[in-house]
Amino acid sequence: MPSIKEVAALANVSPATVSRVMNGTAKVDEEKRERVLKAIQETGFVPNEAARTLFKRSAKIIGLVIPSIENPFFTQFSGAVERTADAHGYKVVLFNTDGEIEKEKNILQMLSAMNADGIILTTSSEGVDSDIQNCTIPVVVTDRLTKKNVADAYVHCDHYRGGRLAAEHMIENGCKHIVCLRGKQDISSARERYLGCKDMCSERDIKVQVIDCDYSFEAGLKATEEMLKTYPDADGIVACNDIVAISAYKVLHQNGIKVPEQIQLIGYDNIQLSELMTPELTTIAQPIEEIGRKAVELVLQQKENDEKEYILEPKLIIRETTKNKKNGGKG
Amino acid sequence: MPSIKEVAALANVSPATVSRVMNGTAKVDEEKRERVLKAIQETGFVPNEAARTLFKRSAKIIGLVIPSIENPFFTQFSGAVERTADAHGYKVVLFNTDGEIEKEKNILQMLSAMNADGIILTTSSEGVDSDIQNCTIPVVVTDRLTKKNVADAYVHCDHYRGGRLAAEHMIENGCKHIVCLRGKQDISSARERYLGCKDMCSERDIKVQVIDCDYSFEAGLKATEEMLKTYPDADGIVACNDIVAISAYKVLHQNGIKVPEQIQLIGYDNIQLSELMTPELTTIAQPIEEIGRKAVELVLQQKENDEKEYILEPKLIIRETTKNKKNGGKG
DNA sequence: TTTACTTTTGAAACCCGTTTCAAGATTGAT
DNA sequence: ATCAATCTTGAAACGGGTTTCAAAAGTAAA
Repeated sequence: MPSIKEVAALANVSPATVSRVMNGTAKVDEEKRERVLKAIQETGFVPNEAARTLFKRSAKIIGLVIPSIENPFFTQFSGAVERTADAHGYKVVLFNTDGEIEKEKNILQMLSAMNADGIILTTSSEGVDSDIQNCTIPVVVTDRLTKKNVADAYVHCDHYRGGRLAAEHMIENGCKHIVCLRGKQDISSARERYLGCKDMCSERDIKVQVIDCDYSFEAGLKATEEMLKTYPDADGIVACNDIVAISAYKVLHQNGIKVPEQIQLIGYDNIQLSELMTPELTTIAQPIEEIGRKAVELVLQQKENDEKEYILEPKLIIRETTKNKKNGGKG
Repeated sequence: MPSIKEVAALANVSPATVSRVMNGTAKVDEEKRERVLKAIQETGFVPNEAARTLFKRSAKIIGLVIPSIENPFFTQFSGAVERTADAHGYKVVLFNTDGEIEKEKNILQMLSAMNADGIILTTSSEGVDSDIQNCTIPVVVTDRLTKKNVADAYVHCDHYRGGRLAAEHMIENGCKHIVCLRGKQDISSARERYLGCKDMCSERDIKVQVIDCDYSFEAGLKATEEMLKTYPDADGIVACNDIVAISAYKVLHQNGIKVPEQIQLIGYDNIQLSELMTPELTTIAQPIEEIGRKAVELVLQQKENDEKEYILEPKLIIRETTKNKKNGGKG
């Protein structure tokens, strides 16, 4: 509530001097400096961010745009972004789009109006490409990709490779009839994962069937039920993410199908949940923490980098829903 | 990037008129109004929030302070807060304290500097009581309570009643030897839950033992292992929250103990995960959505309400980790 | 047509921290 | 002691919407 003027008056100096003491932007006579510090203490002065932002044209804010706060993957990602941003002295403002393009456009505009210093987008339908391009603040797109090169940088995990890794593990564990519960094909990550899985299977001459699904639990439930009817002789499920894999397990369990003995199951993302559940889920890990860190770093270095795309490696995490040496093929 | 001046110049009116058109704060000649609208369109003008905030002393922001973004309960809560705030035209800025008092103090100060319009605190160690009291913006404390009446309002679920409900269900399902995996006793919610459980058990002459724990997965794992050694004849576990219950299940499963046949298990919170897991977890539901909604509403109605405390009812959700009629006592 | 009143409009003040700029003070060298 | 160079300091401008206030314009009544 008290302003810099009151502090200045109390310390018997000018507002400029108070500003200099607070920011260390210039040397101030030691005696005056102490008077200022004392006045700040006494008044409980905290500089108004809006005024500072207005002048500096920087709110020390990074906008993080995710499709849903209730999806554990994005939540973990947010944690990583927040930690890194905090270490750099930036605040994170989180926005969900709920998958709505209109919301996404509004958010971009709002962040611009808020004098945000950068935007990390994990949710970009192609409809907002032009909005991204028009953004005057740095935009880093992670996880999901837009078609054209419209953002300032991209960070993502190699989903194609992840898909191959998943399929390969299933095949090496003896699966002969794999079903892919594949995600929405207009989302690049889902498209890539499926492609990797399909390619690997055809290279090894393994049959692969597809059930369409999206990244949600409910969709996973339905897709798995459909799968049991359509492909009753399946012996391996490659799910598009962990949430879907968990729902698949639930349906298999309800139907008395043993995992991994009768059907093996692999997820994607390595969300915390995948390790908490019983049995623990075999999955493909994305280096979430690293993606978050890299995204923040890229968004903060406004200088143009030649390398605009950072691709990180996925990793196979073998746990209990697939057969493997560790547990003697039992699961 | 363009300012109101440029728009005004293009439309051949004063900045004041542009402001009036944008905000509808006064009648403007229809012809001029259209010129302004056109100029806004052409320049892509978006008013600078910092300037507006500076003058209005309101950033249209609600600060939400939680102990951890990776705890699903708080994540779901954030979702509810965000939805309600959005409906009222407010943005939400999320901060984690990671349980650190110093961070919490900084955050309160920062929100004040940001010209936030209100604060929802889910994490208040008693060390910040004075900071809350000194806050000039409305503060609503939810879920966890401070000792004294320092905030402007409180919203929470009746944890004591929830504890009773949990114990009662266990007893009615035949448990004779209950172990409570109780949370940190300096957190009011954990204290109340335990108290409710203990009281109900002693009223029904049932033995209740205690293992100390905190709200995390790792702590739950350890506590359960300890429990199996210390109280091998336990037939019911009342966990302090769902995360701990899930970790308990994991340990029981690893030890070949059947749930609910040999040991029954109940959690607390009804996080999404509790329904996703197999078997589905019996738990006490907090009306998360309602707590979030109420908290936002309270924080926005700055006028003093007589009723400063809102206590919502918990609800027993019977699923598969306790014996019950629905599944013929099998689980 | 003049007087009285209402409506529309722009100039200027305002919000408040930061920075520039030039004046004033200090230090150092000669 | 004198001049130059360096440092410290406050006044004032700045950022960009919003609002006040008084002037200008328009309307209605007399």
